[in-house]
Parts: sequence; structure tokens; C-alpha cells
Amino acid sequence: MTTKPERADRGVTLADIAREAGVSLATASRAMSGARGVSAATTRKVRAVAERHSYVVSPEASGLSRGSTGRIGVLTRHIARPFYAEALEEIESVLADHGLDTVVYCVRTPEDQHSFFERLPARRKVDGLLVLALPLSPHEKERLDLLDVAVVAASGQTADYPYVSIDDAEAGRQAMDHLLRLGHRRIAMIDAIDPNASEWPIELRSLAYTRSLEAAGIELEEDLFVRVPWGAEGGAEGMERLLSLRKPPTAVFIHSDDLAYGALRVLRRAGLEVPRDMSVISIDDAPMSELLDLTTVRQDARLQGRLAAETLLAMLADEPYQRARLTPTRLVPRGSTAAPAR
Amino acid sequence: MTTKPERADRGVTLADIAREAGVSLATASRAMSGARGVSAATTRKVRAVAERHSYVVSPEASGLSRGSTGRIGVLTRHIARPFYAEALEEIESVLADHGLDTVVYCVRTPEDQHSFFERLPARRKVDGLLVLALPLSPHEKERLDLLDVAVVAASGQTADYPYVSIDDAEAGRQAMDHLLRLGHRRIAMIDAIDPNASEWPIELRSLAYTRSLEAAGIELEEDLFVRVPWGAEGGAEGMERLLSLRKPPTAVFIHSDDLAYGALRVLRRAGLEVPRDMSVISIDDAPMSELLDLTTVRQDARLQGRLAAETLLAMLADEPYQRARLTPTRLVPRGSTAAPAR
DNA sequence: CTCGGGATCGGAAGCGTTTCCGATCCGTAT
DNA sequence: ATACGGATCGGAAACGCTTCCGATCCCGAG
Repeated sequence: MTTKPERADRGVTLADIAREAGVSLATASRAMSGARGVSAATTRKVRAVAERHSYVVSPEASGLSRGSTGRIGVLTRHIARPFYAEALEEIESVLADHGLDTVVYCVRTPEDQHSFFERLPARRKVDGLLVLALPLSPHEKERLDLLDVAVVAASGQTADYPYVSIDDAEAGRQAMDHLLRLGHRRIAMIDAIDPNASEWPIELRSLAYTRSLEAAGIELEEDLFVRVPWGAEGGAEGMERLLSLRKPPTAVFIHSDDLAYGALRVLRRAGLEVPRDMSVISIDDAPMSELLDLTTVRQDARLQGRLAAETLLAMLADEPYQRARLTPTRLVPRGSTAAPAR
Repeated sequence: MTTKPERADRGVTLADIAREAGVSLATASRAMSGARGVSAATTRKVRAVAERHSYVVSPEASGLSRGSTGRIGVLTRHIARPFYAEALEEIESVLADHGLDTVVYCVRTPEDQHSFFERLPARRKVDGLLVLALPLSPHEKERLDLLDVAVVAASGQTADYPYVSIDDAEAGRQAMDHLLRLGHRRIAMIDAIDPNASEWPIELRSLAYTRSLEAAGIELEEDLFVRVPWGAEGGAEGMERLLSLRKPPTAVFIHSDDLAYGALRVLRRAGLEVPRDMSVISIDDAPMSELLDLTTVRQDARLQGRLAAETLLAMLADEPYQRARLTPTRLVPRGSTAAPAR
């Protein structure tokens, strides 16, 4: 009757559209989905009617019928850390461009994580899963396989899923190289361990530390290697330990920017000047690092997110894809490193 | 036949479960959903069979039949800013506890935003929408209403949806009060404008600035109020403008922490010492602020996210809820403010 | 003029649930 | 012993789409 153009016609169904367009349900469906076998004129007509009623196909019905959900899950441990947030933002963007929705599953605590893998709340809810920087135990992988969907790991290899990541060994080498070139010989490292991680692949960053020192012919000192929990607080703790040494280092390579922030604060509070009294370098190049003038090795969270999403899309489309992709890292020299004081 | 307990029985359907449990489809459905009208014994039996096959009800079919999706959308402009990310993390957590999935729609650019409201990609895909710190034009609100779902605004009132937010005027007053109490008289403000915002309610923070000065009997100086785009760069720009004044202020109230970081950097680079040469205060208390020793007025992103999610849940459950909730803010005095130099 | 074939369209059978409406059964009040 | 109400369960009709399988139609080739 009255054809109010833009009012939400609650409950319009494809059948209504078909009727009004004077075509069959089958044809209307094809017209809406752009399948072939419908004349251009018909397609236009159907779409016009749909438009007029502000109609969109019901994803539930469509999904039920076609057997896919149009959704991708992102599994992660944190959202509120810059690295994850940036990756997530990019993932969402890529997926949205392809008409897919992004649903996030955030397992903040070990209990959350355990429950996620036991209850598998994503079951039947997504077409694919992006695992964001989350190490998986064999048992967890086994559970995940029950989802029976495409999986790719972003930022860190987990299990034997396709993955995109940086080359941690190379990133570590770049950082160490920088310090060594500046002339440092007493170089410490603050390594980070994830207290919640059930499993983590070999620690390539710390490996790079020892390798680089060995290659430079510098003897390792046990005291100069400290291992702390993640986060700024961990970095602070690590730096305190180093400063309490009889003979502190002249430079420190820190696992990641987050920790470095805490370390810088300790240095500042201790009245030490960076880089005069201590050079500091880490890995990440989080947004704050520029403001803090922190020398770091840049890894591109957004790029990793993007590539991971694209890999997943390729898998779903049954197109060829690379099982492993390494994104480049590069030294970003800033004010927190310099040659050691004479 | 062979009953491999944990292998993903691809394509098991509720009918299979019902058959194996020796009950009807209807009963099996009721047993799975916990509806009443099924004996405890039967429920247990059905669930056991389901468990054995690692079966879960198909959300598509269930949603189609029951007419809801089990998903909530979160609409935001950024994910990668601490405030948003924290709110999102909390939202996801609350929703997950209630068995709902969180799907994010991130409109990063004005074009994204425009296209979101025109194409309405969330249509029919969610049961409710959380609008995160996004001002809505009347036209956008109109479009949003087409979604025909419950909407609540988190962090900022948008249109006339239920909302949760801080009291910006009060937060601003707290900041100004702090500076005034310390004895400052020449107080500047760096206000932030969102270059992309199509519409923003009255700027309550800057209003608090002028009100507080007036109340203290201090004459406004036009030069001391600068307005810059969002982000650390904006803050830097603002501070540069203030420093170039013939007679710079002794203290500055900055719209938010983000900007303050940029401002602090400019001060440091200019060789000025905080708080001796300039007191700095802002609003947010983002994670970095503690490390930077920035005095700020704390607003709780997580709490806002939580309350918004809970409000939405109440709306969906048809329970009573508050149309407007203000979360408290409080001064967090740190090292960036002090009495003006004699 | 007839026939074959491609393009276009319609009928109808699913897809996997939920839920309304009864049917059955059992225990208890009468 | 009879009737009646509540608890439990089954049949079957939606829910809104997609897609297989034909039917029709129109065209140019033979």
C-alpha cells in the first residue's frame, strides 16, 4: 500500500521482495546475491525493490542454507595493548572490506583461556579463526581442530597453522648490532616471560642476544641477563636488578617497548641520564616510543594483522597462500642509545 | 556405530542426537536449551549424547528459528587507543559471560563512517549495538534506527540513546581546581577537536575551564586557550603555541592524556622542567600516564564499558535500566603539577 | 521451417532449530 | 473407582534463505 521509502519495514522477507518485483523466490535470491543466471534488468528490478524496503538478506537464514557464517573470529589474550589493538584494527578493516564480520574472543586470564578451549564458544560461529600472538599447547591445538575451520596464527607461530610473524632472531640481531656498533661491550638483556603462557616457542630474542655477544667475542655474564614478567612493571624490576649490580652494564637490550618504558622510568628516578649513563634499545616501536625517544626495532603490527587476514581469506577462497610469512623489522635509531661514556 | 568420543563428528545434527538419545527432536531441543518441561533424567541423557559427539546447536538455525542472533555489535572509531581498547576489552568480557558474541565495527575514516551508515552492514546481524565514543548526526541516528535493535552509547552521549559517560564538566572542574589550589593564576588550556567529528555535544571540558577561571575571579586571556586536533601531535602543537607567547602560562590543563604526552615532549625538548617551569594536568589516566608521572583526572574506561554492556543486556532482557549513568572521576596527583615557581 | 542450445526463470526440497498444540501418563482428590 | 491437573514428551509447522533440477523462451544454424 503506502510505500514509505525509508521506514524500517520490519519483517520483510525475500518472498515479499520477490512478489513485489514479480519474480520467483529463486530468482530474487539470485538477484540479491549477484549469482549468474539472471538478466541485468531483473537484477536491477529486484534490487530496487529491496532498496526501497531497506531490505537485506537474513544472515541467519542465508548462513543456515549455504552453510557458512560470514564471520571470522579473532582469538587473543589482550586487546588493550597497542600491538594487539593495532593488529586487530587492521584485521577488522581487511575483513570488513570483504564483507566479513569480526568477532573477538579475548581470553584474559589462564582460566578464560582454559574455558575457551574446553567450551569452544566459537564452535559453529565462525568460518575461520585468527590466533593473535597466543601460544598453543598441543592439547589446545587439538581442541581448536574441533572447530573444524581455517586457522591462521598472527604474530608468532602457534602449532603448525599457517602464520605471519617477524623474524625474532633477526630483530634481536638488529638491536644487538646497533649497540655493538656504538662500541658497547657490557650489554645486558632484560627478557620477558609471559607468566600465563602455557607454551612458547624457543625464545629467539634472547637467543639473538647470546649469539651476538658470542659473535663479537664478548664473554657472557650471567648477571647481565635478567628475566622478568611482561609489562612495564617487569621492565622496571629488571632495570632495578641491573642497577644493583656492582658493575652495571653500559647498555641494555630489552625484550619489548613495554618493558623499556618501565626501565626508563627507573633510570630517570635513579637520576641516571639516558643515553649518557645507559643506552636502551628494545623491540616493537609502539606509538609511545617516539614520544619517549626510545631507540627500538620496529615491527609492524598492522602489517602482520593485514597479512594474516589476507592469508585466511585466501584459505577460505581456496586460493593459494603462503604457509609462513615473515614481515620485515628495522632499526629506528632515536635518542636512547649512544656510544658508551668514555 | 563406532563412537569415537572426541573426534569432530562433522555435521551431527540435533536430530541425530535425539535419535541416539531415544527422544524426539522437540525434547532434545528443550534439553539442550535447558527449557523446562523435560525431566532431569532425560536432560542428562541428551546432554551426555551431545557431549560425546562434541555437539553444539547451530547458531544459524537456532537464530533463524528464534529470531535473535546472540551477537552484539560495537561501533567505534578506533580500537588502538587505550581508552577504546580497554572499554572494548571489558565489553567483550561482560558479553561473553552472558553467552553473547562481540562483533566490532571500526569506522576509522569519515568515509568508513559514511559508508557504515549508508550500507548498514550490521543490519540483521546483531541484537544490539554499543556505540563507543562516537558522536552521531541526526541523519546517522535515523539510519541507525533502521537497524531496529537496542542501542546504548558508551563514553559520551550520542543522540538520545541510553548512555554511560563521565561528567566532563566535573572532571574539568577537578583538574582546574587542582591547579588553582596550587596557586596558579595564569592557566592555559589545550582543547582538542576531533577533525572527523560530524557533530559533538557541547565541549564541557573547555566550559569547565572558563567557568573555573571565572569563579576564581581570573580574567580570561584569549591567547591562553588553544584548540588543536586530537593526538599527541596536537598536544605538541598546542604547547608550542603556548610557549611562543610573550608571557607563557605557569600551568596548563590539557583535554586528555594523549595530548599531554605530546606537550610533555615539547617541554622536555625546550629544556623546560616539569613541574618547576610548567605544571601539566589532563584527563584520562591512560596506562602510560603513570610512567610519565603525569597528574591527571582518572576516568575508568573499563567501568564505562562494563556499565554500557550491562545496560544493553538489561534492555535486551527487558529489565529496567538507567537511561543515563555517570561514572565517577577523580584527581590523580602525580609529579607533573606543583605550585608555580615563586 | 525445424532443431539444438544457451540464457533465464520457477518449483520445491532442503538447511537445523524452536515452539505451539496436543497426547499420554501418573498421582491424588473426591 | 472416577475424574482431573500437572509434568513430560512428540508431531509438525514455521523461520528465511539457497540451490538442484527442470521448464520455457529465443536465437541462429542447418
